[in-house]
Amino acid sequence: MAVVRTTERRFDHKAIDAKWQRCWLDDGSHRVKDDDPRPKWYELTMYPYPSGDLHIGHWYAMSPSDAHARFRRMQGYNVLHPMGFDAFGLNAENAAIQRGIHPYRWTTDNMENMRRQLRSMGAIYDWEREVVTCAPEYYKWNQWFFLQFYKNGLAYRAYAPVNWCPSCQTVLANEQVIDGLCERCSTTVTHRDLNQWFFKITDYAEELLDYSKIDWPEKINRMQTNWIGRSEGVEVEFDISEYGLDEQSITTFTTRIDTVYGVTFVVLAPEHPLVEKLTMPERRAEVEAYVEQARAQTEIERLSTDKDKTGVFTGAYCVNNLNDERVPIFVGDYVLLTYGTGIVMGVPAHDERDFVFAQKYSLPIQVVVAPPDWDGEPLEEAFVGVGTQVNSAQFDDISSVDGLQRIADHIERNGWGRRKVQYRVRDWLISRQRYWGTPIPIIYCDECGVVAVPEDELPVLLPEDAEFRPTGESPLALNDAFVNAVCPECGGSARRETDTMDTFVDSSWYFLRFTDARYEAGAFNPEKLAHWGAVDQYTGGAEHAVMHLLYARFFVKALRDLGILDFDEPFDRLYNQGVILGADHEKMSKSRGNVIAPDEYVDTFGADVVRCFLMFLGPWDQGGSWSDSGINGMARWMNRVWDVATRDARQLDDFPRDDDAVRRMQRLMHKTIRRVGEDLERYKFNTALAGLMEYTNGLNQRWEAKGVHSQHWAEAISSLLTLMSPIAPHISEELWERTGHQGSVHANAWPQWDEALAADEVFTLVVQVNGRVRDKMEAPVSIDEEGAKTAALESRRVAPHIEGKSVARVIYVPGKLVNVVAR
RNA sequence: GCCGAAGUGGCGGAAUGGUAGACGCGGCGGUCUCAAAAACCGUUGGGAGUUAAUCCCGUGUCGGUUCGACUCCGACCUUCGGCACCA
Repeated sequence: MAVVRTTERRFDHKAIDAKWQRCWLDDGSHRVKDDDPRPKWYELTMYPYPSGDLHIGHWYAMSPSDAHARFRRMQGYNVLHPMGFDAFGLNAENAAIQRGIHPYRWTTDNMENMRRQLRSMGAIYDWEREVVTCAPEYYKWNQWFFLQFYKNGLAYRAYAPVNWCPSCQTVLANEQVIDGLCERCSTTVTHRDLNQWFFKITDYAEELLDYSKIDWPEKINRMQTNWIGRSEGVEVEFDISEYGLDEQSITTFTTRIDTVYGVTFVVLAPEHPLVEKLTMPERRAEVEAYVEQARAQTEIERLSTDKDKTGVFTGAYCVNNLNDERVPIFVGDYVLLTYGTGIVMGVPAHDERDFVFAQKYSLPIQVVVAPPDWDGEPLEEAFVGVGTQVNSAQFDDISSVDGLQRIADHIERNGWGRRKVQYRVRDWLISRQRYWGTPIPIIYCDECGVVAVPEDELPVLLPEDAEFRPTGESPLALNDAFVNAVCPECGGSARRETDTMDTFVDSSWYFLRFTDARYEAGAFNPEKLAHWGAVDQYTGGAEHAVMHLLYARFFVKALRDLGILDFDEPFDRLYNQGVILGADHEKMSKSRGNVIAPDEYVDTFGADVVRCFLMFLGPWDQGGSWSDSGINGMARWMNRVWDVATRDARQLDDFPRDDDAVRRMQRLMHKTIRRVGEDLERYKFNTALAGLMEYTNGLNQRWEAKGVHSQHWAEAISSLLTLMSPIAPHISEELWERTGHQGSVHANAWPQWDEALAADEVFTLVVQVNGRVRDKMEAPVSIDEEGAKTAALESRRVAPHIEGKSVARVIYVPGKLVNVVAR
């Protein structure tokens, strides 16, 4: 640790942390009772991967949410604030492989260490409710949910081109491909064609766009909206009957049906099944070579927008039903099989990509939406704006905005196509060719086909003795004891599905499990879930916006529709904390050597200092950089609190009582109660701490000046300890005991503030001339407008600034200022 | 390219139309000490002025609204985050 000069502690923080953590464990004060009569409050922090040590980032995420949960508890709620481990998945598995340890061993050891570290934070986690997703008692219910989805058409198996990470040796969901790289290991993602299991999240695309029932950061809602990518358009058919195929036409999707008279070519995605049928014999060699080359490309190469638009002519043509024009059919890799119909109509005049493509292959560019002031000359670039329809038969001379609707009507009437809403989001690919996950409960039988594992045979256990290193095929496929199964339907020999589930399946419902983590008759206890319901307050990083947070919403909606639970959204309120950076303002990483290990700081300063320091860095949603020198300041404050609280208050009684001093101290106290409560309510931990520091400083000054007696002092100190108890639970508990109180400071109700006692008697009246401050004077709060204006105009500091001018107006803001407008 | 957020002292930040810089770090001066550390006290945006009174400048840039703008509006610059051949 790089602390040069460390503030000396006034007290033995190690002994105090240990004493109270032991005490709270023994007296069960963090055990949550389901039958508590107080209103419930379910406050959840995203559970960690057991990837090794508890990072300072975990502290940054967890200690403020613990403070908020404690605050809620003091406000009279029965608070559920649980913790667990997201124990399956690539993170733990890759780390285990690297070290040559079995993932089970690695994960178990890590969890043990992290439980110890989590306890050192002093959070109110009820460990009896701990959820560990790699336990068969947990993942059994992943399998059960899978079967419910499968039986209701929400889980299906399909042969499809999928994202493949060559390093992790597994497929990935779209959400896990970031800029063409693997979300976990940043390896360039490639393609494979595989039979995989999907969850039908697209069925919920429309409902997932509705955020009216949740109070989430606008940013996250926007990210989900972008990800879902809704667009309204038209599926329009082009005639290919001249080739005598089964298909009489090919269908394209467009959002710009107003440009349909400008189609001069049509492009198929290279993977499209019709490519084979529509390629003319003389073009076959060239087309096949192109398709082969397109498939070999990585996600990055394929999706690069800067890349040249390439394609190859199939030799075939199709007919635009609207104008009977025969246009060539191309294959081009800028068309994606997975969006729309995998075929696009090429309108070079009004689409930038089509324009580039048409230029490259010398295809005609037919203007059908005239730009304003268009001179009839060929376009220099695609015109994508709103204009006037031209060369569009009976639709000429109307606005393209109207053209959009009227041409769509025309197409629907003639049966050439239909309006269609398209979504960019694709179904959630949940298969993984990896060992460390939940086995998919499916059996393949030569006689009966795909057979679901009967529910009473769950869980399908993950064999511990399997080879776990990834080979590209699921490691479970090499384990004969696992693979060989009996078909539940015909009793014949069959093979098990050997892929495991994406870890995000686990985290899509773990919050349901906390309501009764040991329940055996189901994924959750319906009575307990009815009591606790959805999570009231969820906190976690924004990096999960289109992964975990989207999947969990889908899961809850699907379970609702299957009659398994009865609410619409998993997390009513969401707060995204920021990212904690290293001292160099860079993201912490082992390679940079800027990783902060919280244990050392907890050892040196105690849990409360680390908690408070992280909360004091700045607004919680903005993150911040760790600073060694800053933490000394927090330790100093704790020392001052210790000093101020442990003084012998009877000394004060030797001095005369000053009623004004008593009132001033009470005023500060009530103002602080108001301020700290409001700040904690809004997650403004930094300003709550500033308020507590000011209060401490004020009390110190009061002690020096005397005038208050021991009973006033005791009241002020207990309010200080109560107000700081959610954020600094150990020291406040210790001082609560030392100041002679019975019971726990954490059992206190959140203090009420008294408006009358918090009210000022005097205020600083600011006097401005033309908006510039020229004087400040103390005025009673009872001063009236006339009095304030008179005082301002009579100020000797104001006089020189209005000399020789006439006073045009005098503005009075009660309790604040007077502004003299002089011309 | 599109969408979004943010730019305030040496540093983290506070103030959401009304005293810019709360609170803290760091710095400077002092007390204590043989000395240092720690602790405590004072001071600390920049400039002019005798260290005073006082004045000027100052919240990314340029404009606007207003008696008054860090705050509202318009344009721009920079940084960060997200999305990106989605037809």
